[in-house]
Amino acid sequence: MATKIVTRNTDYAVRALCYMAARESKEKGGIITVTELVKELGMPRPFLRKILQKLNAAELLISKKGKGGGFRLARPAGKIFITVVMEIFQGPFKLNDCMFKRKICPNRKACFMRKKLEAIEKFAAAQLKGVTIREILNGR
Amino acid sequence: MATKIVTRNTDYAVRALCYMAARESKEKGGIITVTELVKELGMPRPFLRKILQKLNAAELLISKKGKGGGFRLARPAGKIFITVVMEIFQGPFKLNDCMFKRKICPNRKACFMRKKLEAIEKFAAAQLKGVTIREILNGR
DNA sequence: CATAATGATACCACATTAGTATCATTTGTC
DNA sequence: GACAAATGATACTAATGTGGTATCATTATG
Repeated sequence: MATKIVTRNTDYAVRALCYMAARESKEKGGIITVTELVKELGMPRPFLRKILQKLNAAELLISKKGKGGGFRLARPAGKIFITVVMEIFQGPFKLNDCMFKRKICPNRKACFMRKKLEAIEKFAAAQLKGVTIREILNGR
Repeated sequence: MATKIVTRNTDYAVRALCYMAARESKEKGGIITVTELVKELGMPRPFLRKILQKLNAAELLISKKGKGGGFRLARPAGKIFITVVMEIFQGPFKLNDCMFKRKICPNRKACFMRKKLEAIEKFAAAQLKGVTIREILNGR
């Protein structure tokens, strides 16, 4: 199977955020309900709810309970970084370093494989670092 | 959880190959049994057997059945590429591209996120491309 | 023929991810 | 205040992938 850099959680979250950012630019300060998001984005409702609740807990969204309630962005799209979203759903970004980590390692020197993986991890982090919802919406 | 670039299968396989390559340079053409590998590398025996069988099927090892049998490298360590080993156990190397792959994508343009993931994938492939068992053994 | 090795294959266990269900709480409207 | 419409919290279930076992068949050597 393909190596996963983003999970479905993150994927859905980013899409929802993009949708909300796009709608907000048309209709200022509008609150958006789960119902609308589900209709527009076609995701399973209870799953999306859980995701939005997490985004709310992480203060990327602001929620309003009760009739007429819903969610809105807690800050401008240009200040919502996907690295933050990824961290919420996936924890800190890391590539696995398990290879040769055990003491059975056939050579005692610093492992070559490990160096390669570290380089990849560094590059990946750099690529993702500055990316925001705004940029994704604009295609940069 | 950490993003996995190499699975345990691959990890074990690479270690076994390294061990075999190291022993071969001392004692030319020696056949090595699962028993020896298990003793030296401390891996679960039936699991390692399955792994070696796959390496054999992929023609990285040559097996000899029957009493006095075992495995030996099918080619010099410098010609065994970890990309090949990875492919055997993990399939073709790919980062997930599921994000926005569906038609619900909020912007129709080529997706920015996707571009980033592709860049990471390219870099990773380049890093791993030339690496052989020999290099790992030597620490390069 | 016994023994020691691999070949083939089916099965099991555990963790993670994806998704569901339910009930509690809040808020607006009549 | 009652009702309806929204989220909060949380526990549960399902699907998948990875790691690992078990078993029997086959082959080669002495």
